[in-house]
Amino acid sequence: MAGPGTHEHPVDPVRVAAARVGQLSAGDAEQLTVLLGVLADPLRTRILTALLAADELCVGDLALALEANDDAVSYALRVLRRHGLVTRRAAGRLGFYRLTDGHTRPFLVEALRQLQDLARRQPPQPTGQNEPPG
Amino acid sequence: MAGPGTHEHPVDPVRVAAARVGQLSAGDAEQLTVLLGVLADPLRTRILTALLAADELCVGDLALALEANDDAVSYALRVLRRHGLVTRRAAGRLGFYRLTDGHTRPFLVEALRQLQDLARRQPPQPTGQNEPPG
DNA sequence: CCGATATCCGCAATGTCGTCCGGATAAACG
DNA sequence: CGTTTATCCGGACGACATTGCGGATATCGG
Repeated sequence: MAGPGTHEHPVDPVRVAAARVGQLSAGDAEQLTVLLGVLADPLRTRILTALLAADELCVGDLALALEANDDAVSYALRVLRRHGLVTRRAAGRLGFYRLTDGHTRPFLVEALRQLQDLARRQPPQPTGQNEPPG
Repeated sequence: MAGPGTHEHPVDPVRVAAARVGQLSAGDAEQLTVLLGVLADPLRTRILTALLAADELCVGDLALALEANDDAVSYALRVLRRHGLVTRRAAGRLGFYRLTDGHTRPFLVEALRQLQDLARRQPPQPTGQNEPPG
């Protein structure tokens, strides 16, 4: 409580300064959220975990394992591939996909583990707020 | 390879089975991607990292530190709060927000670190594909 | 009590994203 | 060589989230 009786623009200049320096740059935030956006889709995450378990799968088998539409899987894979998360290996008329090797893969493994874990312990809060009555 | 000359529904039944068991359940995938969807927004992630650095901030100071619209920040906070990522503390006409304590917080710290790190080393691949010629 | 202010909320407009559907391409089989 | 099959591509359609604005609410200062 070091402020005067009223509050003008910055209520707490110290913390505002701290927020400024500890914050993501706009560019990093953009890049990061693009990636998160790619992961923010049930079919895509299920594809990734399926590939994590099976190493490599073609579109049809993927659709079979996930009980999803071939087209939807194909589209999802296209998005994942565009962002470098999966790699395609052509074998005749079949397209085999696997997680991209390199820095992406160990990260994905770790992140999916953590997120998977979090999703499990996160209670279903459809529209719940905190601080209901006040 | 152990398959016959042609391929019917499952090209590789073994891997399909592996994918089935290693895969996220539909419910978990849903829950997980909802959370990822919340994180997949530049303003929201910047808010989270700002709160991570400053501990607690009111809407106006947050908007100030992030150079964003008050309304946008307010809306973003509403979304974050609805999903239990931040907590509100009312102080007069001001609303102070902080990262939710508990299991969410250490996860967020870790995930944001990792993702932040990944975003840095992930090269900008706007429309790049792999396997260009053959 | 009255004016100023911080925040929240409802509503409408906008843009983006995923899915469905038809067809195109290319390869395997007989 | 023709047929069947696996996958990809493009356009249309619908759902959804985000934003901006005007107003409502409640608090602070005098």
